[in-house]
Amino acid sequence: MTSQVFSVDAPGLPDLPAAAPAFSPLYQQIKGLILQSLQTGEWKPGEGIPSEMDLAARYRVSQGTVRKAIDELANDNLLIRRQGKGTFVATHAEQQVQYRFLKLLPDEGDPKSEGPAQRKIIDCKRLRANADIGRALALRTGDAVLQVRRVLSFAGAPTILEDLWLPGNPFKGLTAERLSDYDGPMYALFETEFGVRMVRAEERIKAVVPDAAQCKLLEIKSHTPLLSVERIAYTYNDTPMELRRGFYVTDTHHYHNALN
Amino acid sequence: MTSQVFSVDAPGLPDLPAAAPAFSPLYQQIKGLILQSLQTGEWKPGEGIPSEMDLAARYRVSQGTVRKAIDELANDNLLIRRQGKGTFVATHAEQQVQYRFLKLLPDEGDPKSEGPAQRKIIDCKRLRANADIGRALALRTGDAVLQVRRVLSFAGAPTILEDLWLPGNPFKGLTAERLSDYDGPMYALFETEFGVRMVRAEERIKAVVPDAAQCKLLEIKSHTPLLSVERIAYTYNDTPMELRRGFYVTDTHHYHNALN
DNA sequence: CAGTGGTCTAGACCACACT
DNA sequence: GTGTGGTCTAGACCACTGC
Repeated sequence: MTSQVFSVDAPGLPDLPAAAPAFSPLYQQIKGLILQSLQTGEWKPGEGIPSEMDLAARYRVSQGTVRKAIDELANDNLLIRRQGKGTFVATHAEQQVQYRFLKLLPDEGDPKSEGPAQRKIIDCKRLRANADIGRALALRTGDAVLQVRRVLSFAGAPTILEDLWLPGNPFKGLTAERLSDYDGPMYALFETEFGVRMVRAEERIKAVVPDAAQCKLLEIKSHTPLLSVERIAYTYNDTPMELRRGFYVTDTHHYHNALN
Repeated sequence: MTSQVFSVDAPGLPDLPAAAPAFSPLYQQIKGLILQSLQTGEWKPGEGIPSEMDLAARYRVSQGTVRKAIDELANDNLLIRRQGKGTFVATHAEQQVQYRFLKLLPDEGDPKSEGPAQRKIIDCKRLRANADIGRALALRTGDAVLQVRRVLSFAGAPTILEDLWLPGNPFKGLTAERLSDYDGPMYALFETEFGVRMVRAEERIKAVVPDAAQCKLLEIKSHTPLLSVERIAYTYNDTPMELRRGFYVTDTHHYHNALN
């Protein structure tokens, strides 16, 4: 099979001096096309995508090329392969990878034995983005944003205080009630209710002293230091969709990170 | 090619009821063999390993199978592929990935513009492992360990205080002078001088209040909270080889983490 | 059983580095 | 040019799932 989705080097044009070669392997182009179908919602979270054979026929490449594209997407947690069943669009709702982005673990004991956190929405309101929040979410200052504050408790002990900001437009209709009623990861709700899938995130961690309001909500003394975890979460295309500032009490828990 | 390195299912034995199938693909077996050659030092850090063709001949499998094994090892940062040149054993001494395990970055500006940290060895002595340290390093309580304390400064400001413990045996002959004189990542010194290559690590992060000694060494007020970063670093075979407790000042720096 | 992903092979050609 | 890793193909067979 010699056909290609895009021609790699523009034929007919003489080689320009400044032009970078920009060689892109076929499987990368296929990866891009699959990514597009994910973005546009042709295949929705949890659904299966066509078989490798079907995709190979669709893009007119060999199965091996499709396979390599899917391999990379599965590695990025955008797709999940299930032998004998097919390839599926990844979801935040799956048992195995629930709370993929939450790295706080109990110092001892199995995280599962601790059970799910109790969640309490403290506040949920609409407001206008200030400069900081606008920058983080790639909005203009003054654009509508949704602000949520909540507390997570483990075994009755308040452990995480989170403030989060969402762009107002994609999350029209999100209310405190909606958040409270939903049983499962917040990012799973975002997927099913608003079609926003968080794909990756970056966190900046510092040690800070709590203010009075934080002390009260977390039921700690003012000299107890907190882990400040500032997260920006992105959808497809590196579009920021959430700014989250978490404050973690780390006397019986720790932030876990694996380095490779 | 139908030959295999190991037979997958023991022939001649009737299928036992409790036996798990334990099917292992060929390329995984090849991966194991390459790993063995890395452990035994047949190929040393920085050196090139045989070409894919040579390895295919050696293990009597196809090049594609060797390729898949190497792909995974390269993904784990154990090998580095260089097109046109060959495949090399990864090192901590390379420009691109220096300080692979140090996730502290300046809040603003390019980390490179900050330049390398100034390092100062505070202390370096031999002692016997207590229970905690013995457990972390898989030693017996009372075994010889080396303890090092040092401070790293950025732009003259002390920012990181580290205590680290190493098993005495593999690191015989390591002295404060040796550490001070060496110009480069500590893990690079461990490779070249002691043949110990750190392959992965795990970190537990908490927010803590500093004690008096820490305040003095880091030149901070006693109410400044610190990020406590406890790391266990592993060589091949998941053998723990270093326990490190870092205390980071996070007023102008932050711990950065990417979530996928 | 058919259909899916997973493994393995063999061969062709491309991109890159060195000499 | 030669040798390396990188891409692409085509076909065979294996392992797993569900009908």
